[in-house]
Amino acid sequence: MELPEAKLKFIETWGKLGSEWGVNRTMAQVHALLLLTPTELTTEEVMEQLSISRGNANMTLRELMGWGLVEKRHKAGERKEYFYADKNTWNIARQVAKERRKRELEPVLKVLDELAKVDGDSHDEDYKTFKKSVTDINKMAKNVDKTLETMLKAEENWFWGSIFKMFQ
Amino acid sequence: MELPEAKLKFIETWGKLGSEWGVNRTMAQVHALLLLTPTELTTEEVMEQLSISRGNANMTLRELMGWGLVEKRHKAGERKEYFYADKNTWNIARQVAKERRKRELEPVLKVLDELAKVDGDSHDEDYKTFKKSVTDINKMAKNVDKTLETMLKAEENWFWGSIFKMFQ
DNA sequence: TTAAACTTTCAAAACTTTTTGAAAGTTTAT
DNA sequence: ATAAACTTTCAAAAAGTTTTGAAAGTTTAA
Repeated sequence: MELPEAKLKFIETWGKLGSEWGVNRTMAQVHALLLLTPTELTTEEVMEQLSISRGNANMTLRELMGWGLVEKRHKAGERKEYFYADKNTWNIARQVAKERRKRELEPVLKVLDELAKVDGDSHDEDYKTFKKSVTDINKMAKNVDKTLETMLKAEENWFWGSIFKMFQ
Repeated sequence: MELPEAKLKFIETWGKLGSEWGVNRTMAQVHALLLLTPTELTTEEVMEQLSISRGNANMTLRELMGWGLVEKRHKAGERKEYFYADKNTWNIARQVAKERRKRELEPVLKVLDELAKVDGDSHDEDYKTFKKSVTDINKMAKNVDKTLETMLKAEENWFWGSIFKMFQ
């Protein structure tokens, strides 16, 4: 396989994976494109290379910045805005974990805490099953949350620090 | 909050979380409903309780069985089919991890292996960036894969065995 | 057999999400 | 102030996904 074909394949694969995990396909593709780009790209270049509209490119790049995966860069004497993606895999994974934790895990934990408080007749099978499911899921979600928290501020921690090096 | 309202909230929350992670909302809701049900439900009951069509209920229950989250049960002397969900949180998490690994991670790993083989001019910045991104992501994906594999056949393993008990 | 009880299928409809592109907005240089 | 270069917005259109429900299929009991 030659480089240009391989690049397309990478972009396509990344987009597909994203969409299977609840990430907008185009967003994943723009991210992939930037991961393959040594320096920066302009909105115009992203539009061209992926054949997407100006509005879509603008919106997607903004969202990628919101996820902390892409940064805007300015060049001296130029009006155009350039976009650059961090290429450190571990940083990317951390950033995604951090955002999804904040956006999705935290709100679910709040609801589960509410639901775990619901009281009822301890002889009622329905109530017993509700209680068990909610309590167990809550416990597991809390553990995932704690683990992520630890991982995210891990550089300080000898144990996770070494686990990271293993993964990278 | 009273039990009936709490059940609805649980089903709704589970559905929303599912859809944010690439799981069909209805599928997540049917699963949630079964998690709150002490014994089994028929297709008819699922249809009623979630106000969904027969086709949808049938298709969703079949998919949940495909994911290994729900099983069909027969009752002596009855024609109807009953559906039952395992309520052990750890089993659920393992089952989901197992299926997503097989369905999504494995195919991506195959592509990444292909792409990691692509050869090019080692002075070309484009090629260097491609190589770095693909190699790094491949390495991390392989590590995730190996970790999942170990976790999934973990009962045998003292280390993961004790980690599991911590999480549960 | 037959028919009742139940399950499965799938084309069309409904709904949701994403994308477009033209118009409006902003910034900068002159 | 003006205009050129660029970015942002958003209503409408397109694309993608899910759901419906009636018809076809299957199984079982008599």
